[in-house]
Amino acid sequence: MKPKLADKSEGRIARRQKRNRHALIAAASEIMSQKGIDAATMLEISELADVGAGTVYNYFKSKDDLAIAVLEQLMLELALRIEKVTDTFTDPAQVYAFGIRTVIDTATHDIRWRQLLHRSEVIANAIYRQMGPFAIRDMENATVAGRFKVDNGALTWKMASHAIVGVALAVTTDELPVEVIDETVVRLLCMTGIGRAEAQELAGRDRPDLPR
Amino acid sequence: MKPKLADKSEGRIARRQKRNRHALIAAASEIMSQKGIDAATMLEISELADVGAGTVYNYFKSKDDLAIAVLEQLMLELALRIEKVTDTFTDPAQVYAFGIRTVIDTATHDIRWRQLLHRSEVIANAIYRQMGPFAIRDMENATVAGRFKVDNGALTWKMASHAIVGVALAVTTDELPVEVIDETVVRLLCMTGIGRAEAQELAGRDRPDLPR
DNA sequence: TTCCAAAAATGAATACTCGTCAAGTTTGAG
DNA sequence: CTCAAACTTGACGAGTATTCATTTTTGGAA
Repeated sequence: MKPKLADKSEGRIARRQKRNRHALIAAASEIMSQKGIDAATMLEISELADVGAGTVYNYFKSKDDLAIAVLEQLMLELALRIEKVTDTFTDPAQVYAFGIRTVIDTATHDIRWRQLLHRSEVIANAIYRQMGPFAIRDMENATVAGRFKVDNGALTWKMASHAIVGVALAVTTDELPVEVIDETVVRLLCMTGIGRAEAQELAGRDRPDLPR
Repeated sequence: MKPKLADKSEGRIARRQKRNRHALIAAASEIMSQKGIDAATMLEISELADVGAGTVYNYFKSKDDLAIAVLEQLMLELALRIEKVTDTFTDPAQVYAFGIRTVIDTATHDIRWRQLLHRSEVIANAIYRQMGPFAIRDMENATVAGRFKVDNGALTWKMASHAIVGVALAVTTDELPVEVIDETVVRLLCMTGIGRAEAQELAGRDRPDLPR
């Protein structure tokens, strides 16, 4: 007599739940990317995912919760794509530099991200949490190698992620020109304790293309 | 025969408008500081300000517009208080350092700010716009004096303001301990191109109290 | 196979919201 | 005093996220 729940490791329920959860994230991603987080309604999303309006709340506590899940998925995908390129780099500082450069470029160019940029704190948090493990590891590696001087990787990444969102928002609203992205990378590198001259050299290096 | 509007310089209308506008900002400030921007309703605010619900929209285009006005007022007040202290400083770099330190401290300690932090992009923008003229001027002064190396003050301040809000948010939600504030100041100073050692020295100096 | 309690899905109803608007009121120049 | 322009008002429209009583599905037990 099983107490409450059947074994989740391979039941049919578990599979359907996974399907629904995925369908909901996919639908929300689709609609939110098109109209922005606020303009997307829960009804639209539930209809596109082909579930009842109330069902959404069996999977996500609130609309914000759903938006967070959507964003975290996008971030993780990007983090993994970056990882694929940078694991051939020899200079650990360059790994970090390439990472932040790519995030800023994506945030400003990818239509899906641009639509989601309002709600800064949500997107910055998603960047912080999903890409943090990679970014912090890279900063620590570079510090051990004597390139950076970072004591608190989590804090530095927290600051960087919010700064990135701020710049991306300013660029997409034409408040600042696209050209500032180069300088943004330099400034973020300066934040790691590397000197300004070295930061400029690092930011100026050739960058390989991202896969996919 | 005046075309549309009577002379605003001293009419009774103008006075009533000023009264209403101020009452609305004060009421919104009161309620938003207590419950946060989103939880505050326009009806509550209009009732506390003792005007009709529709009247709010004669003064502010939207709820966000009102929130921005509230925040900008808070920011400007703080900027002026900082200005009063720092105009006795001789080192221009120290003026900037004192400014950012004070903003972070206020954002994390003042209850009113803490409640408003959840709309990052709104508050970061208010900091950017209201304190920008001062901050950018200070950075330029410090650059001319050879202390900082800042080419684009607007960009650097944009990054700093968003990073500050991010850290303040993390601290108030206990995601990061209060102690990180010291390191945050150091990192923001690093961003100006000053070396890390100098940044630490600068951040470690004694700070006078703020007036009022 | 049949049965059934518990889990999950449903969507209409709830409880609110922001912002609009037609109608009434105040203003001050002529 | 007159009157048109400017301002105020609060009921209302259009639409929202979330809840919850009901129905459907599930998977082990008999």
